[in-house]
Amino acid sequence: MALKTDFVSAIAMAVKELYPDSAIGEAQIAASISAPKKDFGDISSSIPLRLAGIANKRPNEIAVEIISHIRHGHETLIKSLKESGGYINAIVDETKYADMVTLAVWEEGDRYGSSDMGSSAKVIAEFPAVNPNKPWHIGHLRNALIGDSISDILEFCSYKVEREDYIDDLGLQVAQSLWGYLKLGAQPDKKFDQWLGEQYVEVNRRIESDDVRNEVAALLKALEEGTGEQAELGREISHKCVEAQYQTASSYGIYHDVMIWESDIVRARLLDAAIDVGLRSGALEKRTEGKNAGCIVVDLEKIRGFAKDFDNPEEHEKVIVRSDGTATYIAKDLAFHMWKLGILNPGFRYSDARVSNCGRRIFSTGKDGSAMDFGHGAAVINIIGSEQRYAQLMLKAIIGLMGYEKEAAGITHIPYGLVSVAGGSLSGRQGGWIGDGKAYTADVLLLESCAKALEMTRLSKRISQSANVKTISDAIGRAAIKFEFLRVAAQSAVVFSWEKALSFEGISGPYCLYSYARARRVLEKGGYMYNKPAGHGAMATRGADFELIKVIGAARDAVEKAGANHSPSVIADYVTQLATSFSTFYEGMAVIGSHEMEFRLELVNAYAVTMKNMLGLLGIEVVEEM
RNA sequence: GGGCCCGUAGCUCAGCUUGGAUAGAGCAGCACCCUUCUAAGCAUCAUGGGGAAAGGUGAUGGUCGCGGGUUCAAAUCCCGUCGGGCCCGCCA
Repeated sequence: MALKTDFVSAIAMAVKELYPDSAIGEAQIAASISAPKKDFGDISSSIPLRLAGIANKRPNEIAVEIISHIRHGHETLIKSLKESGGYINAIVDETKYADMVTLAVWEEGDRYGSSDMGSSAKVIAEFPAVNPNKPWHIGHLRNALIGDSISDILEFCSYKVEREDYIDDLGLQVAQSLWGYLKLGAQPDKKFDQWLGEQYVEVNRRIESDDVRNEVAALLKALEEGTGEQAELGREISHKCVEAQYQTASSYGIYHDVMIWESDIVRARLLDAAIDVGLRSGALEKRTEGKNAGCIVVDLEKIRGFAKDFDNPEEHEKVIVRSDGTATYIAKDLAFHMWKLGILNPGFRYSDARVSNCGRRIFSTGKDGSAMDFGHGAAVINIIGSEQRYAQLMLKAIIGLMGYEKEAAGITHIPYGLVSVAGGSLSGRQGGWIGDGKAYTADVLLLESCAKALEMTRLSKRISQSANVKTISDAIGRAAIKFEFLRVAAQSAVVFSWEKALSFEGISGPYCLYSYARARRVLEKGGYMYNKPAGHGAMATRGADFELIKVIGAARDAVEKAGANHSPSVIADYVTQLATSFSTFYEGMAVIGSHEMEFRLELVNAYAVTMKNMLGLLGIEVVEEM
């Protein structure tokens, strides 16, 4: 909001004149700004403390100096300035600020809080890239929710975001599932991803046998060659599984723009092109003798300076292409990322993926279709588990080594911590996700959460008679899960518990929806007309209403911080403050029938708009009544 | 052998990027308030008793894992150390 900018530039001007040699600029001053405890004022800067060392003066003297300098003829939102403990504390003019905030929210509407920091640069976000042979479990869900929210946040920061999903339909996992499909003789009798996932667990019980292993290996080879009945069937199974997984995504309101299939990457010979660039640039080398004879490798010595992770006295090389000519995981990812960054253009063809996707069109690579404008991002964001940090660093280092340093610098790995359950891991292979009676899948979680929400919603006589009960309770159920998953910083490993995930109390998704719904009812009952705010700011007091104004005014700061740090939890934190300050206001100050009603309705509306926008960044849609 | 992440109230977690005033939320427990701009049910002329939560307030609760260092100032930066998780493969 303009408040912070105003304050910073006023201080900057004073500092520049008083201490021209201090090298303290707007950036440092902006970093020194904080919202102090109420007694001190509305906004503070600790910059005199920093200047004290440089100027060799007492901080409080410096603060007083700066303050008197600002006072001379500077017309701002600041009403008065005070020195305290070396800080510059400002009291904001509540009338002007109230007018400014309510007007800004009214004018910007559903863009309120947005930022132009992205300048329309294209960002490619990849998530959650689940193997197409099992249902999403709660760990995959965490990945997808983080990816979806980061995408929303970046879009709100004016980046052009392309949401991609990578489908590895050529992996060992798919080959094993295909074997199960052909040999176990079971028929799909439930949601396809669930069924296939259970089959996969069963296959893994039998994989000990050499016969089975050989048959699976043969299937894998057939898949990779890409021709023949088995390959066709493999892709068909994968597609059916993805279709089922996307039903899950859609039920959570998670969507993508395009899915890239591994088999299409192979068909387009992207891998050969990538290796070719690697060899020609000297980043990759073919070994003719020694331990890695016949392989294409990267010499770790060449990228040692890139990250300490590559310090390994036992291994001096990393194999990229095996001696039998097959590609390792890193090779595939390398090729994929060279496409993402626009280094390679294999001429993918895209067509409508025809899967459930929140009513949006999602495209898929394939044999047929037409050329489209996907890929070539200025930046790439990968939401991938923290255990893949090494591989992600390697990827980045190799692309840099090929001479694409600028492109490589655009790759960001968002390492999220794995989700475990009290009893153990969620391993797809061993079937940890199947759980004990209640599966730890995204589908079951949503079902449980919505059921609980429905139960609670029914307690309300008014809502329970509304035709929208199910719509409302489903929204509440989704909100509870999303808020719970996104409030925790991504990198923390979490232990899942049903009790926590289904918590509707305290600061939670349902709480935020509840507070929004209350605001909407006030507006309705108060007969708010949604007219342009007409300077009612003089009705603002310095009480709970002003505290709310300050929080609403800080929306953009929160969004920019969340965008810069790729961190949905920043938004969750902001939403918490927003809801809390509204509740305090709502409990403490009458709106309808008060002398300040015009202004307070404008404020309630500003709150509702801000809350809706911010919840939207967490992928949470609001409800109008509850 | 090397690297990364985590360690903050009894529990679950923010805060650390960019050092700054008494370290913040929620849950549980304690003491209260409210009954409306959002409800049930009891009695009623007004109103009263009563009291639900996805409501509010207050109090309680902290060696910020531990030990050093840098600094006017450290949860935050640096070094070391302990505990937990993960990674360093011709697996994906």
